Amino acid sequence: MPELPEVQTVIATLMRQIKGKTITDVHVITPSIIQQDVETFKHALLQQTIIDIKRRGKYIILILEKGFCVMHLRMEGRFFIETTSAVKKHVHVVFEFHDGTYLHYHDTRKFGHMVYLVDETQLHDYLSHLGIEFDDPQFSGDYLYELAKHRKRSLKSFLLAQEFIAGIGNIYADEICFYARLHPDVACHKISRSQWALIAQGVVEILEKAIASGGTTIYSYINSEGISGRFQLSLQVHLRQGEPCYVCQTPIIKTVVVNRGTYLCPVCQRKR
DNA sequence: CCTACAACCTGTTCGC
DNA sequence: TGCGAACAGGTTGTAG
Repeated sequence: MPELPEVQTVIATLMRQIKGKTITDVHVITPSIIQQDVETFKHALLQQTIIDIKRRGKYIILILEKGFCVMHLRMEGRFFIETTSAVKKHVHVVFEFHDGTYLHYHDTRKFGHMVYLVDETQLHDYLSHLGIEFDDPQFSGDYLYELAKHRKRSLKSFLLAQEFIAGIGNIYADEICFYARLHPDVACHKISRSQWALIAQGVVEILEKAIASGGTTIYSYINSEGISGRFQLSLQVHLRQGEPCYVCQTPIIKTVVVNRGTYLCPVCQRKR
């Protein structure tokens, strides 16, 4: 479901809903969601207060008095605030708080994960596979150029790989390729330094705008307050198959790149 | 180092 | 209407 802007939106909502609350019970309905011994997980969270909530890539990090609860929504994970522990279909984990409210984790496909990590060291190791954040001071066209200049993989596969830039998924990868007027299939080593500058600019502009818009809502995804994002109104190519390109009026086409549905303008993003 | 592809799951949409 | 295939905003592991 969510890419970086959607995760950021979920976190903003969770901050209002559960920050400062103390976990008084944890119900695990589906053990496979928990990446460690379920009793260890439950015991570690009990009586802990949620101090803060942060993001790294597409991961949500609940900062507790002692340790961290790290969660990943994958394709369809969502949170709902409820006033009961009674679960509906597809709810796999329930957090009970001291004030009688409950946070339900809902995930149709059960792809999401949660884990408790004891300290900074464990947290760092757990997230060590992730690349740079788009708002890191080091993030730049030159930084990406150096990472990519010898790679033969496609631009889209580079953008989707969390080890280079953390947080980009299928929607924003398409939008970034269009922003830079590059075909998603173009090999990284054929992209010039100035083109990487444009890509970097696109990453920042698009993710910033998407966050400000509350993310992109398609396939009826809603955040835990039931509020929809608005960035789908700003999409240039994704999901616009057959509709005219906003730049040259050529119909947007849908194809497959790195096994993912991919939208592009065949004129603005010519293969060269 | 890269690509292709299966796997993890369930629900919805598409094509015949 | 019915049924199977394809597909869905993600990640990981395997094989070649």
